[in-house]
Amino acid sequence: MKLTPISERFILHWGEMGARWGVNRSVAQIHALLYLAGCPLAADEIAETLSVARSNVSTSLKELLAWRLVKVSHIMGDRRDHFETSGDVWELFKLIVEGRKQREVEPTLAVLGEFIASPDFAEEMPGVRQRIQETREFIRILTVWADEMLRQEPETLMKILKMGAKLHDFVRKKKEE
Amino acid sequence: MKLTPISERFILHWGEMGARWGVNRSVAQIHALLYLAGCPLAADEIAETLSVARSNVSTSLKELLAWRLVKVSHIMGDRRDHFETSGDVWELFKLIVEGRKQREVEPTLAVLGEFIASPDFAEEMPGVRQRIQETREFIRILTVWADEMLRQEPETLMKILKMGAKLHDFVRKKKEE
DNA sequence: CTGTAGTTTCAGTAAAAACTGAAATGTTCG
DNA sequence: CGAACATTTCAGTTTTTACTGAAACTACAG
Repeated sequence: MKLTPISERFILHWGEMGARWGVNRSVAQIHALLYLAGCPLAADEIAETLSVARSNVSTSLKELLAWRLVKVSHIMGDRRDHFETSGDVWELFKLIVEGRKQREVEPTLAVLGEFIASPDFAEEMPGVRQRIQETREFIRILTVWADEMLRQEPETLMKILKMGAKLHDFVRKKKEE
Repeated sequence: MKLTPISERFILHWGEMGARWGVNRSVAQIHALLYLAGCPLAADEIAETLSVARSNVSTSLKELLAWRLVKVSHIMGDRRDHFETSGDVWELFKLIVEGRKQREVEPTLAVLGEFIASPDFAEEMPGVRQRIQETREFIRILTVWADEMLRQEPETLMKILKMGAKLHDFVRKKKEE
């Protein structure tokens, strides 16, 4: 399948961005392709379109499946697996946040928790103790809050975000209660 | 300077996390060290403590300075530059978000804007057009909202975050207005 | 069964990123 | 000024990560 210049540039840019955020370039590109395609594609087609090895596509799709960003589907009369992703940006964003939370944030909280629980912790300088505890608390709050956000419907969420400007007032009101 | 086992593990973990988010491991480690140290350190001391080349520290500090995560300071009677970072997690988080916004999000918005403005855009399939536009809109809203958040005082912010659970009600109320 | 189409695995290779040490440059002080 | 100290630059090397292609495996159709 031949890409239009805009699709191609979109995919390349997305790959680049992925790379900057610690996502393998091919993985990000494949995801961008499926996103733009808007319909299930076979691994062969992906490999051909992006000019990468079939095996690379296989590995990358496995990664995307693990993140639940991509689902397998089938086309009548075609034995090959096909792959598709959601066309809803918010849905995708949620899956990514969820994935990073599980893979990076929660292990970090666990490690910080271990430090604090460790008998050695009491020996640390007060400043160090405090900063480690504050770091943990900060991450914990962010996580709880992210969970809260992820639970919302896309529509509700968009409203919350768009409402940003009003948040300050909201907080002021709450303080007065 | 010798690290305690907890400090060492904290720094190593932080380096690892940095790497997963596209930040150079040394850069993240140096930042973690300065964060725990809570006082200005000379580049030599950093190099020695982390067992990395002096030149590596120099490059990494330049990076951290560019992100405004680290400031140069001086100690009486010592000709060497010293470096320190904020001990306030929220402050640090803000700087990181700000940095990523400038380096990655804004360029992405610019690129997507170009696509949409391009004469070729009309030729794209309707689904593709829509998804590109929705992507841009999503990122734009996230950005505006992040700006809003970043403007808050740490204290206010913590309140907003802790209040997460109440957001849903807030939105419901707003809908009724 | 057996052949064919499809997929995955993995050892080896290629590419990218990080890091080092030596040399160059800059700075301060007597 | 010039010696001693401090920092930066950068070519070369090491390390890590990504990618490929061949082989192994799987599933299905005839």
